[in-house]
Amino acid sequence: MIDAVRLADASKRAWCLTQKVTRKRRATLRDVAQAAEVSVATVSRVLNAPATVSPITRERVEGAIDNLRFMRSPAARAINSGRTRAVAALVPTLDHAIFARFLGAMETRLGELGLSLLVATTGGDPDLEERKAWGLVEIGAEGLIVSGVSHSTGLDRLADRHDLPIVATSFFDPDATMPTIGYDNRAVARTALDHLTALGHRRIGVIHGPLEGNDRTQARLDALKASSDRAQLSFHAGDLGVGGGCRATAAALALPDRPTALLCLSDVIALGAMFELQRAGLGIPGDMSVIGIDDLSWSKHSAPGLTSVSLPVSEMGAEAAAALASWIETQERPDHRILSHLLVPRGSTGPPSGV
Amino acid sequence: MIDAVRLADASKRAWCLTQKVTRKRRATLRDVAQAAEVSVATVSRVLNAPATVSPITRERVEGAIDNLRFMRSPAARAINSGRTRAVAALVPTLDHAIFARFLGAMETRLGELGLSLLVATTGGDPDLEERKAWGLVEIGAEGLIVSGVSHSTGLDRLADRHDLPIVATSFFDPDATMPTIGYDNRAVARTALDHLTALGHRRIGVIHGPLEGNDRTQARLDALKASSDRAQLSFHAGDLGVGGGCRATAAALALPDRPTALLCLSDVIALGAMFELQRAGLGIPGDMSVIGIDDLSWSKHSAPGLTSVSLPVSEMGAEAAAALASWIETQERPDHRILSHLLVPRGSTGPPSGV
DNA sequence: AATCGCAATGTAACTAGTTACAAAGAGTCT
DNA sequence: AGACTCTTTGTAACTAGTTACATTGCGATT
Repeated sequence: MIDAVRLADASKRAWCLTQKVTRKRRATLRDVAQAAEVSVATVSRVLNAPATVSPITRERVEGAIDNLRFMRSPAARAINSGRTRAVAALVPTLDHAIFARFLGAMETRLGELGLSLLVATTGGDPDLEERKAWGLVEIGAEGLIVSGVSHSTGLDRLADRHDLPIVATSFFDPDATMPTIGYDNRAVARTALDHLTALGHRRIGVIHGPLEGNDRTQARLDALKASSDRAQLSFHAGDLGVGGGCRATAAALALPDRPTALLCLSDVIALGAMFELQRAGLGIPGDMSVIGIDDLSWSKHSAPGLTSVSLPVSEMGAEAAAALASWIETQERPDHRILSHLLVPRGSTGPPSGV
Repeated sequence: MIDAVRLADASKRAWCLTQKVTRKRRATLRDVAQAAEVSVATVSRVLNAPATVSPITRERVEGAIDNLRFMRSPAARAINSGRTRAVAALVPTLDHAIFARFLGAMETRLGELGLSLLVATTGGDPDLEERKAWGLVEIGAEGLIVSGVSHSTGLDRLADRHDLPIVATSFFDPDATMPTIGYDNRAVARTALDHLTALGHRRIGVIHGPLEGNDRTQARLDALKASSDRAQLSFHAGDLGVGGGCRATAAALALPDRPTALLCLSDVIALGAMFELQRAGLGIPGDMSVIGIDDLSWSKHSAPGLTSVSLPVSEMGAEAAAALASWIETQERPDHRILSHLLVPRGSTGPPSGV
């Protein structure tokens, strides 16, 4: 009854007479104030500083809030606070365990810091990345987290235009224009190679995925090529995913001078390699050693356990979240940060059979 | 020079004299209007309907926009349009390929519809889900997508309070309070069981993950238990992930009356089972058949290829995105929608050895 | 020449909150 | 009793855009 009167009262507002009223109107702070017979300031206080309002008034206001099913407009709050409390992450894909783990850790840390996470996938396309980045900023992202080194220049323009905090991850490069938080991909690849050469391998097949739009793979390959004096390396490219690993491994096995070990640039590829070796009837590590990179959650459970280089992906997600949050909060650009990787030797690597 | 004058002019605004000026001020639409010597309406038109502004004026305004590095405030736009153009998805974890694939498909479709995706993880905890849901709505999510059946009642309150569109996924249930878009988990489990019994298996080990907070697993187990007349079923629970699959499989193998087939409630668990069987020196499918559920991207590449029940996860993500978008747009609640699954027979299943 | 129509632009009122400041009232101290 | 403080509340001006409506001025009809 009372509500009906109030709503009728409210209809003197101009817009109520326009066609704009397609959906039934949501109660505003002014409606609540009217219903509770207090001023808007009092209602605002009930919401933001209940202690400063007398219990009797507070109760009346709370009653009105419930009656009218009032909810604050996020936009109106944001316009006053200047904060949207959301940041965005741009990743090539979610279909890779490594990015999913990264985002998961990031989201958790952001949640602790009172921020929410917008996620967009780019498919590794710098143009799409730029378009989505603009879109995310236009709906209110206060900062961005991107993956990899190579980005369109539009991203720098965006950062410049907005004074927008952007943190780059998955690699470490103190010379990059934006702060980088990640690991040294070249060192990661060398760690894997060192492990194999230390075991005595001299003919090593490097199994990797696509290069386009994937600078991590490129950096790893560069490092390996620079170390090619240490062993005879053959390179085998495959598609994304386990299937690519299978096919590239098949190519390596067909080599006249077959390698004694396979250095896979990711654990997913290594899984494909292991499947392919099993199909070929070759024992691991007896006939062929296999090493991966990533140390995914299943790697320790495979038969045999997959030797891998563990990457600090979760830590990277959490650190990137913290760095971005502090940048937004303090307006102080965070430093670059390098995270260390770790060789995890397991059953899939051993000395070459001839030794 | 000119800019300096304008900024000095602007300082007559009250807040410029307060301490609030910690960060250097961003140009507003009014600053641009002043710089270009036009009205705010004209600037707004240059941004929203450039064709209605004369080229000469437009150019002057665009110049001012560039000079002042002006960017529209997302909050101010949102307050007028009533739209934030963001929706949120709540998933138990990102560490499962199945959720990552789901979210990826959803994000892609949302992008096509001009919406962005907020992602939050709940760890399967209904309380955390509720807290995060409120948080997401408070920063402006226009709709929610949740996974699974069992949610805290707070979620219904939220939906009621805001008239907030919430779509539930990963299961289909026409009786649920919110629209569901998903597959019939009971039928999925029966499809897997049917395949094994049709091959002649009568002793089947069911390998599954944790039950708490996972209604999909529960529904599948219920269906299997209801069909226990068709075969002698033993149930083996393991932790999340490949490791859990390994341990549960080890338990199944230790049974005095060992099963001839393993029905794994996910492909990840099946991978653990395959590893464990390999460790035990048992051949697939010669000594033991293995079937999974999900049909992950690697399943066709394993050795042997993993028979699995393919779930329409990508389709589900895209459909959920479309349904939520249309709900927001039209204010019309979408219908429940069931998506069909499909048995994908591959090398890992065959008749039991005794037959 | 007067009127019409249209394009281009400006004024001011909206969107839904927050908050500085003012004011009123009650209780306490001198 | 008067001055003081403290709590509680209200008024109105902010936040940064959008937009309905009014106005101006020009060229084309009649």
